[in-house]
Amino acid sequence: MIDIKLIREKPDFVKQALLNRNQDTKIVDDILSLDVRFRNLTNQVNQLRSQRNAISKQVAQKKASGSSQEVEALMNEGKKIGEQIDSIESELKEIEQQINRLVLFVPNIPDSSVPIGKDETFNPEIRRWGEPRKFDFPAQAHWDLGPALGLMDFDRASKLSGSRFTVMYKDFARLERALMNFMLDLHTKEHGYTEVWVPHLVKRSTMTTTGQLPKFEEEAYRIEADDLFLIPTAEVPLVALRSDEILEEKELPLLYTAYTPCYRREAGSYGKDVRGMIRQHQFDKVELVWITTPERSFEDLEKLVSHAEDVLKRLELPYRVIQLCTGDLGFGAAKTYDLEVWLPSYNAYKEISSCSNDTDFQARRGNMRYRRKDGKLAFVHTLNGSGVAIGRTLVAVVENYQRPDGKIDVPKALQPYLGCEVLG
RNA sequence: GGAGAGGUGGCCGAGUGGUCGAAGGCGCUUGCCUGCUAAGCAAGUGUGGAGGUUUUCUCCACCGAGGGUUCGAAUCCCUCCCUCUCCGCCA
Repeated sequence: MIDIKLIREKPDFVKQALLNRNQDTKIVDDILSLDVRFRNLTNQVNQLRSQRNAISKQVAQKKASGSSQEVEALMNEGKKIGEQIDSIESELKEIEQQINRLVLFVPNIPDSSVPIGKDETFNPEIRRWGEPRKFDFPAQAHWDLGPALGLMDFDRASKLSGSRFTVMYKDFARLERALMNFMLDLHTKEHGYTEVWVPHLVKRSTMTTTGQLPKFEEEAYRIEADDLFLIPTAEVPLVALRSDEILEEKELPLLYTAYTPCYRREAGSYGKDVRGMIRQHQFDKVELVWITTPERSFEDLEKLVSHAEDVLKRLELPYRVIQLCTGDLGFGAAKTYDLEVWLPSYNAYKEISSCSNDTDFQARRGNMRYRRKDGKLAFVHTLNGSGVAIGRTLVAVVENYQRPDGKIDVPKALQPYLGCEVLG
Protein backbone atom coordinates (compact mmCIF):
# COMPACT_ATOMS: atom_id res chain seq x y z
CA MET A 1 0.00 0.00 0.00
CA ILE A 2 1.05 3.55 -0.39
CA ASP A 3 1.73 5.94 2.46
CA ILE A 4 -1.48 7.62 3.57
CA LYS A 5 0.56 10.75 4.14
CA LEU A 6 1.16 10.92 0.42
CA ILE A 7 -2.57 10.98 -0.18
CA ARG A 8 -2.99 13.57 2.55
CA GLU A 9 -0.20 15.88 1.42
CA LYS A 10 -0.17 15.40 -2.35
CA PRO A 11 -3.62 14.22 -3.37
CA ASP A 12 -3.27 15.62 -6.89
CA PHE A 13 -0.04 13.72 -7.39
CA VAL A 14 -1.72 10.47 -6.36
CA LYS A 15 -4.73 11.16 -8.55
CA GLN A 16 -2.48 11.80 -11.53
CA ALA A 17 -0.75 8.49 -10.86
CA LEU A 18 -4.13 6.75 -10.95
CA LEU A 19 -5.10 8.55 -14.13
CA ASN A 20 -1.83 7.44 -15.70
CA ARG A 21 -2.78 3.92 -14.75
CA ASN A 22 -6.07 4.48 -16.51
CA GLN A 23 -7.98 4.18 -13.24
CA ASP A 24 -10.68 6.04 -11.37
CA THR A 25 -9.52 8.63 -8.83
CA LYS A 26 -12.63 8.64 -6.67
CA ILE A 27 -10.94 6.49 -4.07
CA VAL A 28 -8.51 9.33 -3.30
CA ASP A 29 -11.31 11.74 -2.45
CA ASP A 30 -13.05 9.08 -0.40
CA ILE A 31 -9.92 8.52 1.65
CA LEU A 32 -9.24 12.23 2.03
CA SER A 33 -12.63 13.08 3.44
CA LEU A 34 -12.45 10.17 5.88
CA ASP A 35 -8.96 11.26 6.88
CA VAL A 36 -10.03 14.81 7.71
CA ARG A 37 -12.75 13.45 9.96
CA PHE A 38 -10.31 10.97 11.45
CA ARG A 39 -7.76 13.58 12.43
CA ASN A 40 -10.39 15.88 13.78
CA LEU A 41 -11.79 13.20 16.07
CA THR A 42 -8.31 12.04 17.02
CA ASN A 43 -7.48 15.44 18.36
CA GLN A 44 -10.69 15.59 20.32
CA VAL A 45 -10.21 12.21 21.87
CA ASN A 46 -6.57 12.88 22.68
CA GLN A 47 -7.48 15.99 24.61
CA LEU A 48 -10.11 14.11 26.56
CA ARG A 49 -7.73 11.29 27.31
CA SER A 50 -5.18 13.76 28.52
CA GLN A 51 -7.73 15.19 30.93
CA ARG A 52 -8.72 11.79 32.15
CA ASN A 53 -5.11 10.76 32.68
CA ALA A 54 -4.54 13.84 34.81
CA ILE A 55 -7.61 13.04 36.91
CA SER A 56 -6.56 9.44 37.39
CA LYS A 57 -3.23 10.60 38.68
CA GLN A 58 -4.93 12.89 41.15
CA VAL A 59 -7.12 10.06 42.34
CA ALA A 60 -4.07 8.03 43.15
CA GLN A 61 -2.54 10.93 45.08
CA LYS A 62 -5.67 11.95 46.97
CA LYS A 63 -6.37 8.39 47.99
CA ALA A 64 -3.28 8.61 50.12
CA SER A 65 -3.63 12.17 51.41
CA GLY A 66 -6.99 13.72 50.56
CA SER A 67 -10.56 13.32 51.75
CA SER A 68 -12.89 10.69 50.45
CA GLN A 69 -15.19 13.43 49.15
CA GLU A 70 -12.48 14.81 46.91
CA VAL A 71 -11.74 11.35 45.62
CA GLU A 72 -15.38 10.71 44.93
CA ALA A 73 -15.72 13.95 42.96
CA LEU A 74 -12.70 13.21 40.85
CA MET A 75 -13.89 9.72 40.08
CA ASN A 76 -17.21 11.05 38.90
CA GLU A 77 -15.55 13.56 36.67
CA GLY A 78 -13.33 10.86 35.21
CA LYS A 79 -16.34 8.71 34.54
CA LYS A 80 -18.06 11.47 32.59
CA ILE A 81 -15.02 12.07 30.45
CA GLY A 82 -14.72 8.35 29.92
CA GLU A 83 -18.21 8.25 28.46
CA GLN A 84 -17.37 11.00 26.00
CA ILE A 85 -14.21 9.16 25.03
CA ASP A 86 -16.12 5.95 24.42
CA SER A 87 -18.54 7.54 22.00
CA ILE A 88 -15.83 9.27 19.99
CA GLU A 89 -13.67 6.17 19.97
CA SER A 90 -16.34 3.98 18.48
CA GLU A 91 -16.80 6.43 15.62
CA LEU A 92 -13.05 6.73 15.24
CA LYS A 93 -12.64 3.00 14.99
CA GLU A 94 -15.19 2.73 12.25
CA ILE A 95 -13.54 5.48 10.22
CA GLU A 96 -10.13 3.96 10.67
CA GLN A 97 -11.35 0.61 9.40
CA GLN A 98 -12.85 2.25 6.33
CA ILE A 99 -9.61 4.08 5.61
CA ASN A 100 -7.51 0.97 6.06
CA ARG A 101 -9.77 -1.01 3.78
CA LEU A 102 -9.69 1.62 1.07
CA VAL A 103 -5.94 2.16 1.19
CA LEU A 104 -5.40 -1.53 0.44
CA PHE A 105 -7.14 -0.94 -2.89
CA VAL A 106 -4.88 1.90 -4.00
CA PRO A 107 -2.20 0.68 -6.44
CA ASN A 108 1.45 1.62 -6.26
CA ILE A 109 2.64 4.92 -7.72
CA PRO A 110 4.40 4.35 -11.06
CA ASP A 111 8.03 5.45 -11.07
CA SER A 112 8.75 8.68 -12.94
CA SER A 113 10.81 6.72 -15.48
CA VAL A 114 7.76 4.73 -16.61
CA PRO A 115 6.29 5.82 -19.94
CA ILE A 116 2.71 7.00 -19.75
CA GLY A 117 0.21 5.09 -21.84
CA LYS A 118 -3.24 3.66 -21.52
CA ASP A 119 -2.65 0.02 -22.41
CA GLU A 120 -0.14 -2.55 -23.63
CA THR A 121 0.04 -1.04 -27.11
CA PHE A 122 2.09 1.76 -25.52
CA ASN A 123 4.74 -0.55 -24.07
CA PRO A 124 8.11 0.38 -25.57
CA GLU A 125 10.52 -2.31 -26.68
CA ILE A 126 13.83 -1.92 -24.84
CA ARG A 127 16.02 -4.44 -26.63
CA ARG A 128 16.06 -7.68 -28.60
CA TRP A 129 18.33 -10.66 -28.41
CA GLY A 130 18.72 -13.44 -30.98
CA GLU A 131 17.05 -13.99 -34.33
CA PRO A 132 13.81 -15.90 -34.78
CA ARG A 133 14.65 -19.12 -36.60
CA LYS A 134 13.67 -19.48 -40.26
CA PHE A 135 12.26 -22.94 -40.77
CA ASP A 136 12.84 -24.70 -44.07
CA PHE A 137 9.94 -27.05 -43.26
CA PRO A 138 6.44 -26.39 -41.91
CA ALA A 139 6.96 -25.64 -38.25
CA GLN A 140 4.44 -27.11 -35.85
CA ALA A 141 2.91 -25.76 -32.69
CA HIS A 142 3.68 -27.57 -29.45
CA TRP A 143 0.03 -28.60 -29.14
CA ASP A 144 0.48 -30.63 -32.32
CA LEU A 145 4.07 -31.73 -31.82
CA GLY A 146 3.69 -32.88 -28.23
CA PRO A 147 0.69 -35.18 -28.67
CA ALA A 148 2.17 -36.50 -31.94
CA LEU A 149 5.27 -37.60 -30.05
CA GLY A 150 3.07 -39.10 -27.36
CA LEU A 151 4.73 -36.82 -24.80
CA MET A 152 1.94 -34.30 -24.20
CA ASP A 153 -1.65 -35.29 -23.36
CA PHE A 154 -4.33 -32.64 -23.20
CA ASP A 155 -7.27 -35.03 -23.44
CA ARG A 156 -6.47 -37.01 -20.36
CA ALA A 157 -5.53 -33.81 -18.52
CA SER A 158 -9.01 -32.43 -19.06
CA LYS A 159 -10.50 -35.78 -18.06
CA LEU A 160 -8.66 -35.46 -14.75
CA SER A 161 -8.96 -31.76 -14.05
CA GLY A 162 -10.81 -29.86 -16.77
CA SER A 163 -9.51 -27.27 -19.13
CA ARG A 164 -6.14 -25.54 -18.89
CA PHE A 165 -4.24 -28.52 -17.53
CA THR A 166 -1.61 -30.68 -19.19
CA VAL A 167 -0.21 -34.16 -18.70
CA MET A 168 3.31 -34.89 -19.95
CA TYR A 169 5.20 -38.13 -20.29
CA LYS A 170 8.78 -39.33 -20.53
CA ASP A 171 11.09 -36.87 -22.30
CA PHE A 172 8.80 -33.87 -21.86
CA ALA A 173 8.29 -34.63 -18.18
CA ARG A 174 12.06 -34.87 -17.89
CA LEU A 175 12.49 -31.65 -19.81
CA GLU A 176 10.26 -29.86 -17.34
CA ARG A 177 12.39 -31.21 -14.50
CA ALA A 178 15.64 -30.39 -16.30
CA LEU A 179 14.59 -26.78 -16.86
CA MET A 180 13.77 -26.44 -13.20
CA ASN A 181 17.20 -27.62 -12.15
CA PHE A 182 19.00 -25.68 -14.84
CA MET A 183 17.40 -22.41 -13.75
CA LEU A 184 17.92 -22.98 -10.05
CA ASP A 185 21.55 -23.93 -10.58
CA LEU A 186 22.18 -20.88 -12.72
CA HIS A 187 20.70 -18.46 -10.21
CA THR A 188 22.25 -20.00 -7.12
CA LYS A 189 25.69 -20.76 -8.52
CA GLU A 190 26.24 -17.77 -10.79
CA HIS A 191 23.87 -15.01 -9.76
CA GLY A 192 24.19 -15.27 -6.00
CA TYR A 193 20.65 -16.27 -5.02
CA THR A 194 19.75 -18.29 -1.97
CA GLU A 195 17.52 -21.22 -2.84
CA VAL A 196 14.42 -21.42 -0.70
CA TRP A 197 11.84 -24.14 -0.48
CA VAL A 198 8.48 -22.71 0.51
CA PRO A 199 4.88 -23.66 1.36
CA HIS A 200 2.42 -23.62 -1.52
CA LEU A 201 -0.53 -22.90 0.74
CA VAL A 202 -0.45 -19.57 2.52
CA LYS A 203 -2.58 -17.55 4.86
CA ARG A 204 -4.80 -14.65 3.92
CA SER A 205 -2.38 -12.22 5.58
CA THR A 206 0.47 -13.51 3.40
CA MET A 207 -1.52 -12.95 0.22
CA THR A 208 -2.38 -9.47 1.48
CA THR A 209 1.26 -8.57 1.97
CA THR A 210 2.11 -9.15 -1.67
CA GLY A 211 -1.06 -7.47 -2.95
CA GLN A 212 -3.06 -10.43 -4.29
CA LEU A 213 -5.64 -9.69 -1.60
CA PRO A 214 -8.04 -8.14 -0.96
CA LYS A 215 -8.51 -6.85 -4.49
CA PHE A 216 -7.89 -9.98 -6.54
CA GLU A 217 -9.40 -12.71 -4.41
CA GLU A 218 -11.45 -14.11 -7.28
CA GLU A 219 -8.23 -14.94 -9.15
CA ALA A 220 -6.83 -17.14 -6.38
CA TYR A 221 -7.62 -20.73 -5.48
CA ARG A 222 -8.84 -20.86 -1.93
CA ILE A 223 -9.11 -23.80 0.45
CA GLU A 224 -12.28 -22.88 2.21
CA ALA A 225 -12.09 -25.18 5.20
CA ASP A 226 -8.87 -23.59 6.40
CA ASP A 227 -8.98 -20.21 4.63
CA LEU A 228 -5.66 -20.95 2.94
CA PHE A 229 -4.73 -19.94 -0.59
CA LEU A 230 -2.77 -21.78 -3.27
CA ILE A 231 0.07 -19.50 -4.27
CA PRO A 232 -0.22 -17.93 -7.75
CA THR A 233 3.57 -17.39 -7.73
CA ALA A 234 6.49 -18.06 -5.41
CA GLU A 235 6.74 -14.29 -5.09
CA VAL A 236 4.10 -14.55 -2.39
CA PRO A 237 5.97 -16.70 0.13
CA LEU A 238 9.40 -15.34 -0.86
CA VAL A 239 8.51 -11.69 -0.39
CA ALA A 240 6.49 -12.31 2.76
CA LEU A 241 9.24 -14.53 4.17
CA ARG A 242 10.67 -11.63 6.14
CA SER A 243 7.42 -9.81 6.93
CA ASP A 244 7.07 -8.33 10.39
CA GLU A 245 10.83 -8.37 10.74
CA ILE A 246 13.41 -5.66 11.13
CA LEU A 247 16.45 -6.35 8.98
CA GLU A 248 19.92 -4.89 9.34
CA GLU A 249 21.12 -2.72 6.48
CA LYS A 250 24.32 -4.72 6.18
CA GLU A 251 22.47 -7.95 5.39
CA LEU A 252 20.72 -6.33 2.42
CA PRO A 253 20.12 -7.02 -0.35
CA LEU A 254 18.67 -10.49 0.17
CA LEU A 255 18.38 -12.53 -3.03
CA TYR A 256 15.94 -15.41 -2.91
CA THR A 257 15.00 -17.93 -5.54
CA ALA A 258 12.49 -20.73 -5.38
CA TYR A 259 10.90 -23.26 -7.64
CA THR A 260 7.19 -23.76 -7.09
CA PRO A 261 4.12 -24.66 -9.02
CA CYS A 262 1.84 -21.65 -9.51
CA TYR A 263 -1.93 -21.90 -9.31
CA ARG A 264 -4.17 -19.40 -11.04
CA ARG A 265 -7.88 -19.46 -11.67
CA GLU A 266 -7.43 -17.30 -14.78
CA ALA A 267 -10.84 -15.80 -14.15
CA GLY A 268 -11.53 -13.28 -16.87
CA SER A 269 -9.19 -14.77 -19.42
CA TYR A 270 -11.83 -16.81 -21.21
CA GLY A 271 -10.92 -17.42 -24.80
CA LYS A 272 -7.33 -16.28 -24.31
CA ASP A 273 -4.51 -18.69 -25.18
CA VAL A 274 -6.87 -21.64 -25.10
CA ARG A 275 -4.66 -23.96 -27.12
CA GLY A 276 -1.72 -25.83 -25.69
CA MET A 277 -0.03 -25.13 -22.41
CA ILE A 278 0.57 -21.40 -22.63
CA ARG A 279 -2.06 -20.40 -20.08
CA GLN A 280 -2.64 -23.06 -17.45
CA HIS A 281 -4.30 -23.25 -14.06
CA GLN A 282 -1.11 -24.86 -12.81
CA PHE A 283 2.38 -24.17 -14.09
CA ASP A 284 5.92 -24.38 -12.82
CA LYS A 285 8.09 -21.35 -12.29
CA VAL A 286 11.40 -20.39 -10.81
CA GLU A 287 11.01 -17.04 -9.11
CA LEU A 288 13.59 -14.39 -8.23
CA VAL A 289 13.05 -12.00 -5.32
CA TRP A 290 15.17 -9.19 -3.95
CA ILE A 291 14.71 -7.50 -0.61
CA THR A 292 16.75 -4.36 -0.90
CA THR A 293 17.02 -0.68 0.01
CA PRO A 294 15.34 2.35 -1.59
CA GLU A 295 18.69 3.81 -2.66
CA ARG A 296 19.50 0.96 -4.99
CA SER A 297 16.27 -0.79 -5.86
CA PHE A 298 15.99 0.53 -9.40
CA GLU A 299 19.57 -0.45 -10.23
CA ASP A 300 18.84 -3.83 -8.70
CA LEU A 301 15.84 -4.25 -10.99
CA GLU A 302 18.18 -4.00 -13.97
CA LYS A 303 20.32 -6.77 -12.47
CA LEU A 304 17.31 -8.95 -11.80
CA VAL A 305 16.17 -8.55 -15.40
CA SER A 306 19.63 -9.50 -16.64
CA HIS A 307 19.48 -12.67 -14.52
CA ALA A 308 16.20 -13.67 -16.14
CA GLU A 309 17.60 -12.81 -19.57
CA ASP A 310 20.58 -15.02 -18.89
CA VAL A 311 18.28 -18.05 -18.73
CA LEU A 312 17.02 -17.40 -22.25
CA LYS A 313 20.47 -16.54 -23.59
CA ARG A 314 21.92 -19.80 -22.37
CA LEU A 315 19.03 -21.70 -23.87
CA GLU A 316 19.63 -19.68 -27.05
CA LEU A 317 15.99 -18.65 -27.27
CA PRO A 318 15.31 -15.37 -29.11
CA TYR A 319 13.58 -12.84 -26.90
CA ARG A 320 12.91 -9.18 -26.42
CA VAL A 321 12.54 -6.96 -23.40
CA ILE A 322 9.66 -4.54 -23.19
CA GLN A 323 8.80 -2.04 -20.52
CA LEU A 324 5.25 -1.81 -19.25
CA CYS A 325 3.68 1.62 -19.57
CA THR A 326 1.63 3.10 -16.73
CA GLY A 327 -1.64 1.70 -18.02
CA ASP A 328 -0.33 -1.86 -18.16
CA LEU A 329 1.52 -1.89 -14.85
CA GLY A 330 0.50 -4.44 -12.22
CA PHE A 331 -1.21 -3.38 -9.01
CA GLY A 332 1.86 -3.37 -6.77
CA ALA A 333 4.52 -2.46 -9.30
CA ALA A 334 6.23 0.91 -9.68
CA LYS A 335 8.21 -0.28 -12.69
CA THR A 336 8.12 -3.47 -14.73
CA TYR A 337 10.03 -5.10 -17.56
CA ASP A 338 8.59 -8.09 -19.36
CA LEU A 339 10.69 -10.68 -21.17
CA GLU A 340 9.02 -12.11 -24.22
CA VAL A 341 10.30 -15.23 -25.92
CA TRP A 342 9.82 -16.02 -29.59
CA LEU A 343 7.13 -18.61 -30.19
CA PRO A 344 6.75 -19.94 -33.75
CA SER A 345 3.17 -21.05 -33.07
CA TYR A 346 2.16 -17.47 -32.26
CA ASN A 347 4.57 -16.03 -34.81
CA ALA A 348 5.22 -13.47 -32.09
CA TYR A 349 7.05 -12.79 -28.86
CA LYS A 350 5.15 -14.09 -25.85
CA GLU A 351 5.59 -13.14 -22.20
CA ILE A 352 7.81 -15.55 -20.27
CA SER A 353 8.96 -13.35 -17.41
CA SER A 354 7.79 -10.23 -15.65
CA CYS A 355 10.24 -8.33 -13.46
CA SER A 356 9.06 -5.57 -11.16
CA ASN A 357 10.18 -3.14 -8.55
CA ASP A 358 7.36 -2.87 -6.04
CA THR A 359 9.29 -0.22 -4.06
CA ASP A 360 7.88 -0.05 -0.50
CA PHE A 361 4.38 -1.11 -1.54
CA GLN A 362 4.62 -4.68 -0.27
CA ALA A 363 6.95 -3.73 2.57
CA ARG A 364 4.27 -1.47 4.05
CA ARG A 365 1.63 -4.17 3.79
CA GLY A 366 3.92 -6.75 5.36
CA ASN A 367 5.63 -4.37 7.78
CA MET A 368 9.09 -5.22 6.47
CA ARG A 369 11.62 -2.68 7.67
CA TYR A 370 15.34 -2.34 8.05
CA ARG A 371 17.54 -0.41 10.42
CA ARG A 372 19.68 2.01 8.52
CA LYS A 373 23.23 2.79 9.47
CA ASP A 374 22.03 6.00 11.12
CA GLY A 375 19.77 3.94 13.37
CA LYS A 376 16.49 4.98 11.74
CA LEU A 377 13.91 2.49 10.55
CA ALA A 378 12.71 2.49 6.97
CA PHE A 379 10.68 0.20 4.75
CA VAL A 380 12.63 -2.10 2.47
CA HIS A 381 12.03 -2.27 -1.25
CA THR A 382 11.00 -5.55 -2.82
CA LEU A 383 11.64 -6.78 -6.35
CA ASN A 384 10.29 -9.87 -8.01
CA GLY A 385 10.72 -11.52 -11.34
CA SER A 386 10.22 -14.82 -13.08
CA GLY A 387 13.50 -16.53 -13.66
CA VAL A 388 11.64 -17.83 -15.71
CA ALA A 389 8.26 -19.49 -16.30
CA ILE A 390 9.11 -23.16 -16.86
CA GLY A 391 6.04 -24.31 -18.77
CA ARG A 392 6.40 -21.59 -21.36
CA THR A 393 10.12 -22.24 -21.57
CA LEU A 394 9.37 -25.86 -22.35
CA VAL A 395 7.02 -24.72 -25.08
CA ALA A 396 9.67 -22.35 -26.43
CA VAL A 397 12.32 -25.07 -26.47
CA VAL A 398 10.00 -27.56 -28.12
CA GLU A 399 8.86 -25.17 -30.82
CA ASN A 400 12.17 -23.42 -31.52
CA TYR A 401 14.26 -26.60 -31.47
CA GLN A 402 11.89 -28.80 -33.45
CA ARG A 403 13.27 -30.87 -36.33
CA PRO A 404 11.72 -31.92 -39.64
CA ASP A 405 11.10 -35.39 -38.22
CA GLY A 406 9.04 -33.91 -35.37
CA LYS A 407 11.64 -34.61 -32.72
CA ILE A 408 13.32 -31.95 -30.59
CA ASP A 409 16.99 -31.00 -30.42
CA VAL A 410 18.21 -30.38 -26.90
CA PRO A 411 19.80 -26.97 -26.26
CA LYS A 412 23.46 -27.36 -25.31
CA ALA A 413 22.88 -25.90 -21.86
CA LEU A 414 20.33 -28.61 -21.09
CA GLN A 415 22.27 -31.58 -22.40
CA PRO A 416 24.04 -32.20 -19.08
CA TYR A 417 20.64 -32.24 -17.39
CA LEU A 418 18.97 -34.56 -19.88
CA GLY A 419 21.90 -36.72 -20.84
CA CYS A 420 20.94 -36.73 -24.51
CA GLU A 421 20.87 -34.53 -27.61
CA VAL A 422 17.42 -35.31 -28.99
CA LEU A 423 13.99 -35.69 -27.38
CA GLY A 424 11.17 -37.75 -28.80
C1' G B 1 -9.25 -34.65 16.37
C1' G B 2 -7.87 -34.61 22.20
C1' A B 3 -4.91 -32.25 26.22
C1' G B 4 -1.61 -28.53 27.84
C1' A B 5 1.80 -24.14 27.65
C1' G B 6 2.65 -19.51 25.83
C1' G B 7 2.47 -14.57 22.90
C1' U B 8 6.05 -7.94 26.64
C1' G B 9 10.95 -3.18 23.14
C1' G B 10 16.14 -5.09 17.60
C1' C B 11 16.70 -9.98 20.60
C1' C B 12 16.25 -12.52 25.49
C1' G B 13 13.51 -11.70 29.70
C1' A B 14 11.11 -9.53 34.59
C1' G B 15 6.68 -7.51 35.72
C1' U B 16 -1.02 -9.68 38.78
C1' G B 17 -4.79 -2.58 39.30
C1' G B 18 -1.94 3.84 40.05
C1' U B 19 4.86 8.24 38.07
C1' C B 20 5.27 1.01 33.77
C1' G B 21 6.70 2.87 27.92
C1' A B 22 7.85 -0.88 31.08
C1' A B 23 13.64 -3.68 35.57
C1' G B 24 17.84 -6.54 34.08
C1' G B 25 20.77 -8.66 30.24
C1' C B 26 22.34 -8.94 25.12
C1' G B 27 22.84 -6.12 20.77
C1' C B 28 23.61 -1.33 18.62
C1' U B 29 25.65 4.02 18.68
C1' U B 30 29.13 7.49 20.75
C1' G B 31 33.21 8.62 23.93
C1' C B 32 37.39 6.90 27.05
C1' C B 33 41.11 3.28 27.57
C1' U B 34 44.38 -0.01 24.71
C1' G B 35 50.91 -2.00 20.11
C1' C B 36 46.50 -4.74 17.20
C1' U B 37 42.23 -7.69 18.42
C1' A B 38 39.37 -8.97 22.46
C1' A B 39 38.01 -7.33 27.12
C1' G B 40 36.96 -3.08 30.35
C1' C B 41 34.74 1.87 31.76
C1' A B 42 30.96 5.84 30.79
C1' A B 43 26.74 7.73 28.35
C1' G B 44 22.86 7.02 24.98
C1' U B 45 19.38 3.77 22.52
C1' G B 46 11.34 1.52 21.13
C1' U B 47 7.47 2.42 17.41
C1' G B 48 3.47 5.07 15.48
C1' G B 49 0.07 9.28 15.37
C1' A B 50 -1.65 14.45 16.12
C1' G B 51 -0.19 19.40 17.09
C1' G B 52 3.30 23.12 17.32
C1' U B 53 7.55 28.46 18.60
C1' U B 54 9.06 22.33 13.10
C1' U B 55 16.88 20.39 14.29
C1' U B 56 14.69 22.30 21.79
C1' C B 57 8.85 20.85 22.66
C1' U B 58 3.61 19.14 24.03
C1' C B 59 -0.16 15.56 23.89
C1' C B 60 -2.02 10.64 22.61
C1' A B 61 -1.65 5.52 21.55
C1' C B 62 0.88 0.86 21.52
C1' C B 63 3.02 -5.18 26.19
C1' G B 64 -0.67 -10.91 19.89
C1' A B 65 -5.93 -8.74 18.08
C1' G B 66 -10.73 -7.16 19.54
C1' G B 67 -14.28 -6.28 23.37
C1' G B 68 -15.47 -5.70 28.77
C1' U B 69 -14.80 -4.20 34.14
C1' U B 70 -12.57 0.47 36.42
C1' C B 71 -11.60 7.21 37.91
C1' G B 72 -7.28 4.32 36.11
C1' A B 73 -5.42 -2.14 32.72
C1' A B 74 0.81 -5.11 30.33
C1' U B 75 -1.58 -6.67 34.96
C1' C B 76 -8.64 -8.73 36.15
C1' C B 77 -12.82 -10.97 32.75
C1' C B 78 -14.62 -12.61 27.71
C1' U B 79 -13.91 -13.75 22.47
C1' C B 80 -10.66 -14.56 18.56
C1' C B 81 -5.84 -15.23 16.14
C1' C B 82 -1.04 -17.19 16.23
C1' U B 83 3.11 -20.28 18.06
C1' C B 84 4.94 -24.41 20.68
C1' U B 85 4.66 -29.32 23.40
C1' C B 86 2.43 -34.13 24.26
C1' C B 87 -1.25 -37.85 22.59
C1' G B 88 -4.04 -39.81 18.32
C1' C B 89 -4.09 -40.26 12.93
C1' C B 90 -0.94 -40.21 8.80
C1' A B 91 2.95 -39.39 3.50
